[in-house]
Amino acid sequence: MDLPFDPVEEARRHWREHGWAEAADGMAAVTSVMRAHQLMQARVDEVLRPLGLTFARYELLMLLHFSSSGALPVTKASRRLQVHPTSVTNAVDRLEAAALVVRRPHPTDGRGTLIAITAAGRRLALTCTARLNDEVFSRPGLPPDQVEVLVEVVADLRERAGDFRTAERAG
Amino acid sequence: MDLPFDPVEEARRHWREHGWAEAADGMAAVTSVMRAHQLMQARVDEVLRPLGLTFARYELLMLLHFSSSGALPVTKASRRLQVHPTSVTNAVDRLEAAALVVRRPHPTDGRGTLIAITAAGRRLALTCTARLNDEVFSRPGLPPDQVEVLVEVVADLRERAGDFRTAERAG
DNA sequence: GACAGGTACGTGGACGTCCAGGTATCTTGG
DNA sequence: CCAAGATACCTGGACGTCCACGTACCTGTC
Repeated sequence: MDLPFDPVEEARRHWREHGWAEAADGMAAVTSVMRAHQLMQARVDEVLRPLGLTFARYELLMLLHFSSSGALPVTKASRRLQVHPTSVTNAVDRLEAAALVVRRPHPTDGRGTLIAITAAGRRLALTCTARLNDEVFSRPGLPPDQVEVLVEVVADLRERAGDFRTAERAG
Repeated sequence: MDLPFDPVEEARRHWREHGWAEAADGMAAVTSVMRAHQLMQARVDEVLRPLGLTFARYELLMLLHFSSSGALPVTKASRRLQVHPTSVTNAVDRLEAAALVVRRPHPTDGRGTLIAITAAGRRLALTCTARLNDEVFSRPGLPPDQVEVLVEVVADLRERAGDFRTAERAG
């Protein structure tokens, strides 16, 4: 399964040799992130599959669990999870079919729909969290200082991409 | 669109407050990588869409372009791109429909299929590379030293996950 | 107070990813 | 030489993501 060399480094070398040196590192960064995502997704889904969830649905469930009332409009969940609203609709469809959430009309906005977590949803979310903490999050595949480096550099990337505004240093 | 706070940090704080401190950083790392992937994918696909490609198909095209004979079996491409063989089959179906690659029987292995890049495939691959280099890879969204940090930490992660073996330091 | 523009969701479709299962072919052991 | 197992590839299906589009409903302006 594994290769005798690093395919990302191989591609970066190709880039440099073809006169694209100024883009080689960025290409390597993009390709690296793609593969890192794939690795993380596979580990998480392996844990969640026997529990009948996916990471996308788990994240939505946890967002609702942590919200003060246990219910959020689709748009708000979409912004918090930073995915397209239709992805939330998709996740809600499946979670609702499994009785882990219910849709309710928004009390004051006739256009809106509230997604509310059920007791079964909270139970499953906590079970999944325990398994994920144990089998993935507590052993992410890097030493602790490297994990922190990764989180910080990606935070920088996300902030520069406009994901969020830092409270301090308002300008 | 953007939030007044970093959702990853918010989640990490929740984890710590709920007694999951030892898993909080790993959770933050996984979530960060998921979002970084999404950002990269969106930037790349935005460039490639008008050219009629996706990143997955572009990567396959470049792999073939860089191969010595311009042709590879599906399994070999799958291993090099580190995706499931059926993902390659899917990409080849679409590339072949666009006349960017052709399928040929393997000359010595009756089970195998060779994917061969066409002249049109090479032309489009180079056009896409020029655009990607210009609009994404040369401006990945981080200062150069941070880009290198990101590539290195992910390389460490990938190697620990068994993606490849380093030639030096054989043990 | 009516109408224009914006907002909230949903539907249908395209695409990539993986898994499960099936067929053809190669390889290896008796 | 033949049977058993491995390998290469494809098909069909599940899932998540996004886009394009449509339909309600809210808001602000004249």
